[in-house]
Amino acid sequence: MRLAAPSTTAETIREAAVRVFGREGLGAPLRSVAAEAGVSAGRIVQLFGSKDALHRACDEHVLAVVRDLKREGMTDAGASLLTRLAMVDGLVPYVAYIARSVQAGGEHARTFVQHMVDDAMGYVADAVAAGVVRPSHDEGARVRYLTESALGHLALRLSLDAPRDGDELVACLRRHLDSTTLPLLELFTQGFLADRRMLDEYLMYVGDPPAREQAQA
Amino acid sequence: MRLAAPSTTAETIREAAVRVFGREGLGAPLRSVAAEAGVSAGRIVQLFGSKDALHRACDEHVLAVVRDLKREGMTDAGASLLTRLAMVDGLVPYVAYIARSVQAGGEHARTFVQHMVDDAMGYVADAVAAGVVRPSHDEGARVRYLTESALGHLALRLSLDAPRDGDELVACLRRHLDSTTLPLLELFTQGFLADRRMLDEYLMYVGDPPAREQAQA
DNA sequence: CTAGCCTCTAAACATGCGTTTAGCAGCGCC
DNA sequence: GGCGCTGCTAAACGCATGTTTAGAGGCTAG
Repeated sequence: MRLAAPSTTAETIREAAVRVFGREGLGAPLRSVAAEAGVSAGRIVQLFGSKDALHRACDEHVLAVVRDLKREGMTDAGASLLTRLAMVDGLVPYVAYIARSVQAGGEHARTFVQHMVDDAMGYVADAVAAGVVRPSHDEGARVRYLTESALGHLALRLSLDAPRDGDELVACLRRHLDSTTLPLLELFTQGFLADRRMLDEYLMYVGDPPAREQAQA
Repeated sequence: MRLAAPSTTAETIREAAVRVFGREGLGAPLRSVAAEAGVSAGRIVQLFGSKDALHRACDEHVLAVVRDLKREGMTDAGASLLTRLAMVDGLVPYVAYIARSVQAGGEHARTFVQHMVDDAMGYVADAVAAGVVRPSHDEGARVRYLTESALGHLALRLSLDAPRDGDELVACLRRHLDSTTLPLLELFTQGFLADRRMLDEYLMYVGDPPAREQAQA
């Protein structure tokens, strides 16, 4: 998996911005992006118009990259798109950028999250139909929960680990994947609670009695 | 559940800071905290020494509040401490503060997360011993995963919703609880994946064959 | 050769933020 | 009344950051 090398100054700047914003968050100074790109801050503003416009350009670019990767067939119900991207060293900056962009909040972030949720809805629906994933009482809520908690967790890890360069960023994401894979698979496979009592109580509470399969238990 | 009203200017400031930082994050200007407390920014620096020292004072205070609440017996394996606190309107600013403090990163945040993980280790160990929660292959990793993803999710929601005052903050947390309770209980009760194949493959991969109960399946 | 355009920079500017400084008001004591 | 202390403020200060400005260098066309 190799992405096209930047050929214009604007592309070089945009890639540098994805790296810097992914490592340090959207609060990183424009001067840091400029230093990473080997240009002046003034040049960035000349080409993009403002820091906010650069942020927007990065969002659009990263979404386009993700869309292209999806088109190449990175679909597999066992691991989220984010996790799959994070396994590829060259894509780690994109994953980090996504997490940092949503962490920053605002309209951009809400759009980004909605995109990720919509994507995941597709995968999960297919997986349920294929019998790989259990059906849910509320598929929309479940997918939003899974997507947001994964994004939020990753963003939190970035803040806690504060990678200073690309290598530290890759190491950070490696550690994150290593430490979460087993607990996640365990939870996905066998759950956490030993019985259904709390789920059933909650379903009664919201006026939605246990589905038919409960009758068999 | 009622917390003691502040009786000194320092306490007033500290409470105001918890509210403002919880709503807007640790990047909120000191002038905003000053306005919320009804004093000048200079007074805050006079009493606490610096913005960073105020942040530290808030951390210590919130941890102490949480410790007191734990002592009052808010223990129940089905809902994390954070969730229980979030159900009480008066404690919502504390929950938001915790999420925002960890979101900011740094040594404070790591300490905070470690406290929450240590707390959760206690509850979960008790719940496993009582047969309420299923045992895990790696309890430490599981508890860290559950704690961090809950914290990260909450922090993300705060960033996305950007509450402007206390009422909006309470509404934000209500929405968060309402939208996550069912998916969480569902996941905790029945998991996500329809079978154990992926978990077993992973356990083989890390050189830890499936435990004895797999033999029964 | 000159003018215009493009690429780009360094420095200046405007603004926001944490912190420092100067000084006021009130109180109690001698 | 004067002094010292406490509580407090408004304004000034120093710095970081996003943005603007002035101008240099290179290239091309007439």
